Amino acid sequence: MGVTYADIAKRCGVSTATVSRVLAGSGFVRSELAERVRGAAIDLGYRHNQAARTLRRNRSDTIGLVISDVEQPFFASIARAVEDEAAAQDRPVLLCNTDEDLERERMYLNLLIEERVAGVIVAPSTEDPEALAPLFEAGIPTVAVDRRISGDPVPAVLVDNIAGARALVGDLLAHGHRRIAAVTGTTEGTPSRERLEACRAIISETSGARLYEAEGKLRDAIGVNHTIELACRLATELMTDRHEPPTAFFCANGILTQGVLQALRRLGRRMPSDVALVGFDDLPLFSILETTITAAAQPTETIGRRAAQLLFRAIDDPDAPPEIVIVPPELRWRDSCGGGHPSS
Amino acid sequence: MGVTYADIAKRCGVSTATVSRVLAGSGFVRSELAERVRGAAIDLGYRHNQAARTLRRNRSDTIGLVISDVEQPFFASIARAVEDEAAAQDRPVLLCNTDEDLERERMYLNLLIEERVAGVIVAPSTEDPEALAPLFEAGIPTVAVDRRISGDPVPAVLVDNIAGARALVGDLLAHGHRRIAAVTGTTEGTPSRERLEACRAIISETSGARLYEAEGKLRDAIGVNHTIELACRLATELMTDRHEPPTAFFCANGILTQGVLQALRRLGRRMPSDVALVGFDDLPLFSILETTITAAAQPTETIGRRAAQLLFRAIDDPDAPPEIVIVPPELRWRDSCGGGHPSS
DNA sequence: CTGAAAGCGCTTACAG
DNA sequence: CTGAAAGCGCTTACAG
Repeated sequence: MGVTYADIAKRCGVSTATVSRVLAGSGFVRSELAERVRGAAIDLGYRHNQAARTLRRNRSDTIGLVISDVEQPFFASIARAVEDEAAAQDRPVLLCNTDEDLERERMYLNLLIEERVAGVIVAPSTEDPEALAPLFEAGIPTVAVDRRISGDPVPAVLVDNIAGARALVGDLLAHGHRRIAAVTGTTEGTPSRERLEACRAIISETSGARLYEAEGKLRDAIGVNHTIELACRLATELMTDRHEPPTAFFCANGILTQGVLQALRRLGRRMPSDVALVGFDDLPLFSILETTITAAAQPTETIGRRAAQLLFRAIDDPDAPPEIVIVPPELRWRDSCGGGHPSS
Repeated sequence: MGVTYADIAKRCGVSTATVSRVLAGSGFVRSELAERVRGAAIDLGYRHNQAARTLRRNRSDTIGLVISDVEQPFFASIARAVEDEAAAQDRPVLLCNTDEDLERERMYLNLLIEERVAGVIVAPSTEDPEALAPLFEAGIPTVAVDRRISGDPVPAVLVDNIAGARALVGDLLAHGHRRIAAVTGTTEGTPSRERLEACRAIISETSGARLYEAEGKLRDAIGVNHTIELACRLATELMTDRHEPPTAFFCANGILTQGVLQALRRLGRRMPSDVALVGFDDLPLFSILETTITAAAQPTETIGRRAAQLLFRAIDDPDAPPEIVIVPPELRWRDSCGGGHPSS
């Protein structure tokens, strides 16, 4: 406690510069001397003072992770993967939940700048690059996950929303469904927007097919449980308010899927005979339900790891052109879409 | 970018000491002067340099959150609650996943000490206080969550494991079950240990009742998916290897419950007619399954918030005696235990 | 209430 | 390869 480079330097009869070169690994030191310094550091129980280092270098080793809500399994899994990659480099991770609230996001970006973080991985609340301007101005390397930013000013890692939605909804159409309901989150963010647009596209290509859209707005639900309730309400309205209710649901993410399942259960509708259902994200219980759920699973571990790797690269080489990584979703054909699928 | 107290001081014709007193809020400054300083800080776009502050104070505002795995919904929810409380105090949160690996925990504790964190919330991998010794030696206020530490040297927040297990297993016994299987995680940690002990106790009080124990050891499963698989395997063995298989399952946590459900589904056993099931933790889908799951839900938001509050108190008053908070689980009686419950 | 000044523990040009 | 020394941007006794 309280051991500094000065103590080690004195003990070894060298300068603090030499101690720094050995312990911070920057410069060339005679290996015999280096060994002596390392030994003294251990003997004295030396611990780095990251604050001193950060002050001096004007940059810390820490990275910031800015996501909507770690309580969502999708983001929890990404957080885990990011943290694993960071730990391998001895980098601390600051966890920031925004609830997609721009004010809260702004607060956290400011905090991260004040911490002089080495870089930030962010699931931006908006595609407007203006929201991330403070980060850019502070020269902090940034990588987007799950969403992209207009003009692609920074690297991004996200799933192929178009391909996933087309495959899922295409399957519903192939099963003969012509009245399809899309339950999405706010379409201000990339995922729901792209997934919904893909729905519209493929449905407009199919004569006689209609799309019912139900968007869960941000204001209406904060937190996983409230979002489930919201989706349940939306699905109930879709099923009961109309003369010709949808015969199939497309759910833009796993939270929404749970809400729709809740609604179907309460209404006593069976899958796939009464209603078919497909959605983004897979959960362990989806394959344990009586009717298993067809899902486009997102490779969250890959997404998190790749994002971290892209960030570390950007930290090392700030001028590298931003790479946009689109990873394919993994389609898991199960029973809720109607079955009969070859790889079912 | 690059604005310091010196710039503000010059602009206002005061000393940097005064600027610090205004902007860091420590001392008394004439309010007219204070206004001028605050105005200048805004005009110049001043941003704090936390590293400088931490170096000088030898303590940062950051808190460390050390948990097993944020991918587990239980810990994700706690992380969210902790982060909410921390954000309200402008405190950054460092996320550390240990996988209950003592080596990894040690690495993270060292990292947190090097960061001079203001305090740590930890779900300790072992009840042995020795593992947290570095934290104590560094004088870092610590609060335990989900687990307690032998001798209760620090505040702790955890659910009433005994009451929850007794209520759940008591219900199985009341439904006439006499061969009950307990599927637990490693009993080196508090939760599975206490829950299993409670099972043993209540079953030993019941004549003719037998307990089958299946412990999922740490080594055998890292990560949520592997733990589910492990529990599935354990449950399958319990159901198939014995002449007299269990007629009911007690699952020590929600991850294990999913594995057991998986096994029952594959074996074609129905609940509650073939097998009954109860467990700790509740998941949204548990009330959507064909047979809904009776569960002892843990009030994770309360646990996380209380832990943060206890930590902030310990930071303000390091000599306060450690408070142990035991929160009751919320029992949700559903169909998997056999039904017929009044509050079902 | 305010200021002058020391100092927290590192890193890093600059010399040698 | 190694050292002397300045300096990163704050905070905080100490005076006044």
